[in-house]
Amino acid sequence: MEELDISEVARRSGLPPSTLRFYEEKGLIASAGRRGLRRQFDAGVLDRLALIALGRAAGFSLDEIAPMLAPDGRPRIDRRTLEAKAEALDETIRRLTAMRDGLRHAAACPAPSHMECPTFRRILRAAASGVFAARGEATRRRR
Amino acid sequence: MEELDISEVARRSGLPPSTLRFYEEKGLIASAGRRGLRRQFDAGVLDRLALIALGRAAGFSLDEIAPMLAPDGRPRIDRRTLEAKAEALDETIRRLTAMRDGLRHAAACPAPSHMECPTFRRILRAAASGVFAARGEATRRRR
DNA sequence: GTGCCAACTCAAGTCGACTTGAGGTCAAGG
DNA sequence: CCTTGACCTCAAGTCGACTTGAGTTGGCAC
Repeated sequence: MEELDISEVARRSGLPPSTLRFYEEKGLIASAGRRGLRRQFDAGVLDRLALIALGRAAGFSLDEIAPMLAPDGRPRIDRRTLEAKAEALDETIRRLTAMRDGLRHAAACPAPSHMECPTFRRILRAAASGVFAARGEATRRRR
Repeated sequence: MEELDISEVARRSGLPPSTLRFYEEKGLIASAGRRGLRRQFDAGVLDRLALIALGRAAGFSLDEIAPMLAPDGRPRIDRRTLEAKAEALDETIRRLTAMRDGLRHAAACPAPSHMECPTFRRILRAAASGVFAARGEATRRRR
């Protein structure tokens, strides 16, 4: 089977070598051996990396992803886990949607000061009472 | 004007005292003085805290929020900033929605293994090529 | 006046996902 | 043979928003 140098995997996956080493250390991927110092990976690692990216995009942590990627290579993912994550995403989406609408209103609102806008005050109350619940996971951006 | 003990502010806002001290140190709120050791806050601090919670829920960092809460107390928030954040939220919502639909499909998909499901493979490709872009800000949950 | 208890200060720790830096090693090219 | 340069290891640092812990202080009840 085709073997790829770590730099090749980095190039094809778009991930820096440091991340690949980090993933290996975490047991998310495995190198097929070394050529001198250099790690060689077999080509299937690219699928694994795509699965990892997918899991991350869906909101799973690396520690959650690890057990889903069985040692063999084929993903073993419980459908209930997926449904649960979909549910969680749905909840997040609802919150963010409400937030976005609120922001948009505030941006367009004709009231001289935001504090005088009834809609703004309503959102404000919602945010204040939501202190216990979700805290700031909205727009954590790309690095 | 009514003054509140830090413990009272904590109770009414739902935030632990450590957070209130932290916010004060960051300049997000200001105490009105001390009674002995204890910070006293005037009642307006509750509005400020609500504004902070709102900003956080909308995805602003504390450092972004600070300048919006002018020294006086009345929020001075640029409408373009709001619109930009709404835009960013919209983008996030789009991504999460696609993700949720994908998860839901994968959860319901009759293919024996996820890797054999065309939809799953499509999402997988999307995630793989999205490596450069957004990385895992989906479901960072409440503490 | 004395003891308790809650607040205080300040430094350090936490969490997750990586990145960075110092110092070492090895295959290949000249 | 020797340099080059990419890769290596391992420890430590980063980022954001707080929390935790050790040791201190002071108002209030007795």
